[in-house]
Amino acid sequence: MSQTVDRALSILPLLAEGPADLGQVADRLGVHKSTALRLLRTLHEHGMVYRQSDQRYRLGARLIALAQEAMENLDIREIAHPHLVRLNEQCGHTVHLAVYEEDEVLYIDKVESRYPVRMYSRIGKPVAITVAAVAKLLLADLPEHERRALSDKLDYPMYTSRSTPNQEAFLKELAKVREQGWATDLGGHEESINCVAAPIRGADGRVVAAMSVSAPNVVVTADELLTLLPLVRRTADDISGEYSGRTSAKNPV
Amino acid sequence: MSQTVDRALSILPLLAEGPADLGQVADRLGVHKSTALRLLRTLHEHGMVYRQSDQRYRLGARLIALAQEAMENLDIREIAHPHLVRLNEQCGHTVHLAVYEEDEVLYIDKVESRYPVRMYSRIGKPVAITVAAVAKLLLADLPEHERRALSDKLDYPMYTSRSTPNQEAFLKELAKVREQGWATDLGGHEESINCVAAPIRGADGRVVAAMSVSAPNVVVTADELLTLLPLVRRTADDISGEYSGRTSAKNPV
DNA sequence: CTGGGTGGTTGCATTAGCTGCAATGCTCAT
DNA sequence: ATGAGCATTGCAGCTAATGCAACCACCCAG
Repeated sequence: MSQTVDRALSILPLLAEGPADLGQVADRLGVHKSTALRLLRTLHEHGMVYRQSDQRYRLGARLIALAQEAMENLDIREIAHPHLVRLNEQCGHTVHLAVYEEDEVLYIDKVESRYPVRMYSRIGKPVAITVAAVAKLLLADLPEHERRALSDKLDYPMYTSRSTPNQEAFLKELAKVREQGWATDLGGHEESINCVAAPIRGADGRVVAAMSVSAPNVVVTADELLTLLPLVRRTADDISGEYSGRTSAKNPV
Repeated sequence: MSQTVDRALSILPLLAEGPADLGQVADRLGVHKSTALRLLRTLHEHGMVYRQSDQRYRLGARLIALAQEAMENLDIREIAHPHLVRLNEQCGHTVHLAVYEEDEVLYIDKVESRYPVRMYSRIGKPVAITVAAVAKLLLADLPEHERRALSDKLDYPMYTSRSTPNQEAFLKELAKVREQGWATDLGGHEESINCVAAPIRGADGRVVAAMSVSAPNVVVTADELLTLLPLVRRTADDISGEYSGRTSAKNPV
């Protein structure tokens, strides 16, 4: 809608790939260097980009701080956190909380496993949307047309041999997940890692977030992990209850 | 420099305070509603803001994901992390890593205490710059004129009775910190929390980051915490060595 | 069910301000 | 010294952002 802003914002993902100098930014943007310079300067004034000693630009500290505040504003996170911690204390494995927003699923909270072998993931990181148990739960709850539109757009990368291979399989899996009210990811993303996940619902029954417990094969087998399902679902339901019970909720997600 | 971009970016911190509707955004920006609408739409297209069900806007998922990538690009963080974990395993307390950038100091990594009583802090959150031990180390290393300029601009909030009260005391403290090569915060931010911190230096000797160990009084006294100083300094030096040894470093901070 | 209020959205004429060019300055390597 | 490479600045032209006003959709009160 606004060309200037559009261009300026396009710089950010570009810099997220790594530092770049003025010329590179101008090229990738398809504008004159002087234009890129002015955009970068404006971004700089707002702390969104930083100019390192070699003159190259990279993403700035204010961006990180803003994202931090953004997450603190998500009240589902505040409510869920103590429950996630408690669950972690009970089972010892990594616990994740994720939300869906505009074609992306991302982790917004995480409690680390107590076992030495830990899986890689980070708060704020977009989730492998076609295979992650939490993603399936969140997408399964979308209105039919949105789900179809999204599944059309997606790639179906074969992270492992058990990854969801294509749209058809994906939609089928989502139907199953919606039906049963929980989801798993058995080695679909990382060969040796399994997850079980359960949905967190708002007062209207819509899924507002999803939580999962993940553990590598070397710690527990998939079957053993599945025995935690009732506990995970109970925790999710507790969070749902507390979330929808709050009449003063200021930021419905 | 660019008015349009400037306005658009000003929306972000505004939304960080909490969701707002079109009218509020337009007012705070001092522009017509239609202008605000177009800016918000552009931000929306880039996923920087999200429109929740009640039509109000809040910060979006892409912002969080970008910030995530920004942090992953900081290679000091990658190098330091395992050292921080090891230190945490040795002492059990909360370990922080922080960097300075454009008048702000922020935590870029954290390993949680193993004790039940934990301090509040979050990765990405700006640090209390006048009192935090890591902040003192980072500022103490700035060139004289920058340090003075910054110390002029700062507020000196009295978080507790032991907070740094004013510029004079602050500069004096920075001189001492620079001299001794380490820093403490003894209840200057939170009454009952103490920290010891040490600098991480690049190949040129400049301080590129700082790390600290923090613990509440109820767990260890300040004196006990100080006995960890040699260990903290050694860890920081190890990280310094590894960081400056890397000839292939692509992102000097 | 109706009228008015609230808040979001759209089309358009005006002109602010963004753009690209070309010239200049700076740094560094040869 | 010299020139190549990159950042920066001033400026004229015109694109594209702006504010206005009209319009729409929704909600509540009468």
